[in-house]
Amino acid sequence: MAETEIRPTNFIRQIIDKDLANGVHAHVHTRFPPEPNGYLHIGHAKSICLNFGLAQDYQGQCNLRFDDTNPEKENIDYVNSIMQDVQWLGFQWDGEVCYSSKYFDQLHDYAVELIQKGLAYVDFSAQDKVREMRGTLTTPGVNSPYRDTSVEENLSHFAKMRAGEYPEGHCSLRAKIDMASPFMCMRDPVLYRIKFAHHHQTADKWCIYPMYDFTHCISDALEGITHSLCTLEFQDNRRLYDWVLDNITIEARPRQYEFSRLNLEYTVLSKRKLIQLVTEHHVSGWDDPRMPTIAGMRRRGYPAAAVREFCKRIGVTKMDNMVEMSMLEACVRDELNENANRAMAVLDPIKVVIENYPQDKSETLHAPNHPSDESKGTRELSFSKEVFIERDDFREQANKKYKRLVLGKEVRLRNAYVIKAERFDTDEQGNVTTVYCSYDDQTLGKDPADGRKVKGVIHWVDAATAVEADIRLYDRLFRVPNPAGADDFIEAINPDSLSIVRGVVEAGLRDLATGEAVQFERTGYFCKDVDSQSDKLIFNRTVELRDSWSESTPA
RNA sequence: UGGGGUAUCGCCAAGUGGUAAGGCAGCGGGUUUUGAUCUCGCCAUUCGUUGGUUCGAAUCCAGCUACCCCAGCCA
Repeated sequence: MAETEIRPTNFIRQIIDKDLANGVHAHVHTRFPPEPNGYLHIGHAKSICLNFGLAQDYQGQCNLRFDDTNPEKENIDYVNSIMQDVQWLGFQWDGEVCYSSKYFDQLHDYAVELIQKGLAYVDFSAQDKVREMRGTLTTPGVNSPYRDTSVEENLSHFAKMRAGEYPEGHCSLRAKIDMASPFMCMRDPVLYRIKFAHHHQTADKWCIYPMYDFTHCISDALEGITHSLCTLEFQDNRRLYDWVLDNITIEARPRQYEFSRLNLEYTVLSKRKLIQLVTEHHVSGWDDPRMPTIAGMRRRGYPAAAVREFCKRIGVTKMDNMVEMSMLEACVRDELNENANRAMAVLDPIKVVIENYPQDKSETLHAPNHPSDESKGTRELSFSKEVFIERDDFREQANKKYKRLVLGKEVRLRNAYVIKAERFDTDEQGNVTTVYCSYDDQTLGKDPADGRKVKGVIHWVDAATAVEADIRLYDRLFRVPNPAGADDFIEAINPDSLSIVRGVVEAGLRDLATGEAVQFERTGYFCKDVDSQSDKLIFNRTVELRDSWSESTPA
């Protein structure tokens, strides 16, 4: 697909253009800073495309930095999956992978600097007491009794914190700012807390860990980040971001700008909820094709280019938003329509017996792999007396809006002959099992010679060479547009989000590579699942084809 | 009157004082051996609301209203 050519315009690019024009910066340096405590999802894709996209367009740099200041929630598996997902999306960070934990020594020294300046103190108040003294949204807080401890004593206490002489929760290092500030995050925020936790990068070297607000701004400055982009909920935190940099000895002055996070209909994008879906087994794992994770979308068959295009189309603003799933699906279809080869598969088969076709005959037909791209070549299709067609594609009677096989009428078998339904068998329940047809042997690759019109075309699979396959059909994971807003989002899970049908596919599909996209004509785009075996094919339906036909359309 | 933000078509989103881009969805027509694709056309006299400034306002000013975020030793 031609990814949208027009260069995006948004408020962040305008800020950068201005900074470059005014000489505030000579180049652009961004960063994508995930905490390795979960898998990346489509919301992260927005941030990734923004940060790496900016670096690309302005010929600048973009770092990948793990914001790993809370070892209790993080692990190395998440680190690895995040690197893999960023690369799958088509981006490569500049230089080595960065970790906030790499700056722990410097961070510690800056904390000491603040203490020495009388701008930080060790507070031994109990946690609930700290909360109490912070005040509320409408009432100011009160100063901690430890707020005026001498610099020397604070230095000593902090050294003991670091040395492991205090148990977890016994005390914390706090910035001395303003307990009456209208910004809650400025009421003497905690800078360091005690955690006797093993860290995936620094092992057991530390028992005190810096908080996000103290770490992020310094990490940005240390890496020479020029524009530090984050989501809206950090707007208040910007005051603290600037306060820290204003009060320590550091040259660089990165600036933080906030944009709105992505919300997608019929799914959830909070890490806590996604983790719950996985741990409670509502889905098969982080890469379940119904998940909005990068890994899930990849397994589902969404091309990386489609995800990138989606991020481009939704734009970047400060407005709260809820994007429709149709926007994402349109990007996926655009990409797949252009690049996926075509094939035929029958999801709910009934048999067609062509009575006037010679009993032992079998022929090899040729079909284009793509309707409008000849360079994709052709494939062979076997054809014989018995073929499978879709149950929905035959009716005993129907109005003229129905363009498929009807008893006594003709229809074209895609890439093959025109057939006419003569009679049919049913089982005890009345379900059609076999349709007996006749075929016009003069209609291969051409219209009937007598000029009669055959408007319908249906897909089929030769019964003699058909290969059975499990086909996984996915629907939205939740029944409501905004499950995150429900009282209990688990209750809103769609019980029918996955259905597996036993279908038949044309023989050539046995050799399809895992993950390679294919369009099953008239039914949708699919890809072979990683669980697929050579003797047990499994396909995932990536997305359905657009379908403007509706049953209720008057005849 | 805690503070910080945001309000432009069903959903995204341009627009930055000169008279409302685009995409998705939807609706009609054409082409078509995929009810797909492709293609053509339609889809905001109006920008949360009320006033004001101006020759001229979505854009400037004032007042309302609605929604989101902040009281983790999470990020």
